[in-house]
Amino acid sequence: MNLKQLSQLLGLSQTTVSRALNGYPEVNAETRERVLDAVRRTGYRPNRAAQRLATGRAGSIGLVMPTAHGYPSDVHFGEFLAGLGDEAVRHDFHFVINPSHPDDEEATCKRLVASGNIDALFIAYMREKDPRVALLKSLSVPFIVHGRSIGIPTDYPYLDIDNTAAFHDATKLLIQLGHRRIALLNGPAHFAFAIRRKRGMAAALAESGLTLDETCVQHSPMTDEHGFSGMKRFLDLPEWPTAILCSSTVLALGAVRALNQAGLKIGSDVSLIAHDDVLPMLKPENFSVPLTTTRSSLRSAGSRIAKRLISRILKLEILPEQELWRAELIVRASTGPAPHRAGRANERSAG
Amino acid sequence: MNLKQLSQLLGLSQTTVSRALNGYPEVNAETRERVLDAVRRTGYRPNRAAQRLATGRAGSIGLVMPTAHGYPSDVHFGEFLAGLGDEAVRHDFHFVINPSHPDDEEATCKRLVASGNIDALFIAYMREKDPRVALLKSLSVPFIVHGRSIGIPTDYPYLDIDNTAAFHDATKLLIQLGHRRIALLNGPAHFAFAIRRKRGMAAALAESGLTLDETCVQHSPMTDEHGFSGMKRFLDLPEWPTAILCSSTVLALGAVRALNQAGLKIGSDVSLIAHDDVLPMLKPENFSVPLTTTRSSLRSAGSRIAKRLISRILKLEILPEQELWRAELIVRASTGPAPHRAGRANERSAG
DNA sequence: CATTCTTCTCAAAGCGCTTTGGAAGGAAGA
DNA sequence: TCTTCCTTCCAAAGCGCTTTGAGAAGAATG
Repeated sequence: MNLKQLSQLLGLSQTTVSRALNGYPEVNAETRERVLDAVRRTGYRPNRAAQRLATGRAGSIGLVMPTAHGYPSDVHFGEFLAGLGDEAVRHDFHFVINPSHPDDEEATCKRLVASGNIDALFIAYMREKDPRVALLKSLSVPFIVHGRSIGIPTDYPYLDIDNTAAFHDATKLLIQLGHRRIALLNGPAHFAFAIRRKRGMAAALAESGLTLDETCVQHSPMTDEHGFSGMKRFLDLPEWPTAILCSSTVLALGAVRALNQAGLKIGSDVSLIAHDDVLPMLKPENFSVPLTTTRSSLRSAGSRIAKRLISRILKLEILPEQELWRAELIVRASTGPAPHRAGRANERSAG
Repeated sequence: MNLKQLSQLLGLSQTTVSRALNGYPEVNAETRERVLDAVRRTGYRPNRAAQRLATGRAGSIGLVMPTAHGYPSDVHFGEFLAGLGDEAVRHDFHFVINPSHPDDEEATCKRLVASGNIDALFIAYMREKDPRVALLKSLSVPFIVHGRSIGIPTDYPYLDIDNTAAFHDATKLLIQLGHRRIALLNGPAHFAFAIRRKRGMAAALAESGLTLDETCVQHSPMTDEHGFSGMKRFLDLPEWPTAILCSSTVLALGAVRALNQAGLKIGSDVSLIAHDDVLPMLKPENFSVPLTTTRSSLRSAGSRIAKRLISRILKLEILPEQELWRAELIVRASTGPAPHRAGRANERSAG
């Protein structure tokens, strides 16, 4: 069923039917009702490709998904996508997902825009001096960045959480509890969020005259496995940390396991704070020792980005171009006063 | 840059350029090279909407993503999508993802097909007597089902793992180890895979004259939290199970925690087998007690489905229409002989 | 030399939609 | 009655591509 057939069925012209469908005023209310009724009966749906060709719009948001054989998928991607979907479904928007080799994202962005079948683009996994920002600006396509780059002017539309502040606050809490030697299980070093988190932590330490020991920092994909091995490495240091910051609850999972295995009690022997993206699969409050976290829902971020993008495309309302969300610091049982014989590993590693 | 401009630039007709680009034989090798070169220089990309309108094809696979506010996102979805992407990226295919309320998937399928901007459709999360199969057959759009429905003829293209056999085998192993009372932490009861897994388990028990106790079965979303609460419930039973089957390593995560909390040793006090979708985030071999699993890579499944779909669309090669993959049973440390004083909880719950 | 093939290229139609620029018909004002 | 103005509808152009049916030029054949 296409427009032509539908209009013949109704004995109207294509113009009138199209107008009735798209809410133009110059069509009789009764006629419109008749058209709408026919649509319901026949199940007619406008062809999106034709619609796009004619208008340049068709209700789609583009995103590139980094993927390659052997390259681990990211739990956070799915959760974020769900957030985007929550909002998109309301406006009958869909996503055009272009898979891309992680090293080829820039070119894929370009192709995706040039293909002409997206109304707006969303990009994430920002890196330092990310070239995609300048690219998209030059392409003059509406876009929003999830996160922020580093080392380039921040005059682009973004939604980010204040990673620096989050990890600053978390570190400060640990310092107040008496911890002096704090480790960091971070995401991959090339991501801007990881850089900011580390900076936030370093800043808080510096304020108390402490420095961040690089041997107490690990950059890795945020999996259980890396959390485990990273934590183990920390525990093998001559002087092990009494507190750990984790960039994800998934990392914390492995870290907790390593801690348990070493016979250390979380919240007393060792304190731990994780960043919580609010993954439904893994809740910090349900850890055997509930985790103190810096919380910010990834899903809400997705939802908000979709909302901003759609508002922009449909010209619904003017929403702020730049948003920096504050993560909530939620204290649970995994943080406690630094142990008195803090940081001297000998007694443990000997045992 | 569009075809017209490109052809003017080259001093050729649009037809010739189009033919050169699409590999038609009737164009001079030299001319073709000249065209290809111009494409590289200008970065020309055909407009997908126009291409689709003209040909009916544009290299896109449709999928509907169940999502709603408050409805948890599924870790497995992301991993599967990554698999699809691995293959799709090679043929310059993309995905059109239509978010949908979980109860509205059927209508969304219909809309997605009617919208005319997909070449093929992929559906998953199959339920009993799933109406989408008949729908897609009637719509005469190429499609593949991930999983299989139950209670309708299986004359449609699918890729599934043999869930029945997997859980049958796992159960049999436990029985051979002397376990008599076995519990199941399963996925949601309306999903076909969950039904089959339960059946496989029940069948194996029946073969040894045992029956599956419904109080030892939990159907729930596959999150850590549900694994934990489910396991706890099992341990509160007057006679608790000595072995547990989990439909996901994520469920196992919670189950293990509950077991640890109860002071039970996995592999001796209690045995545990989980189904492993090979999530990079969570490896069964890295659990504190490495998990015995039935393994089948979700990502490979995604990749294979993309391959079949694309082969079909591009008419590359004839691939089998129906595939049933066998999951591998991998024995690790989480399974061991049933304890002698099997299943009597009193001694524990008193402690 | 005329004729038939090849080989290469082109003009134009058509995919299904939106949108511009009227036109027809009736109501209202002169 | 004639003009003007709405209201309601329509014909046709155009979005950027592919593809059909043909034409021009050159090579091969009679």
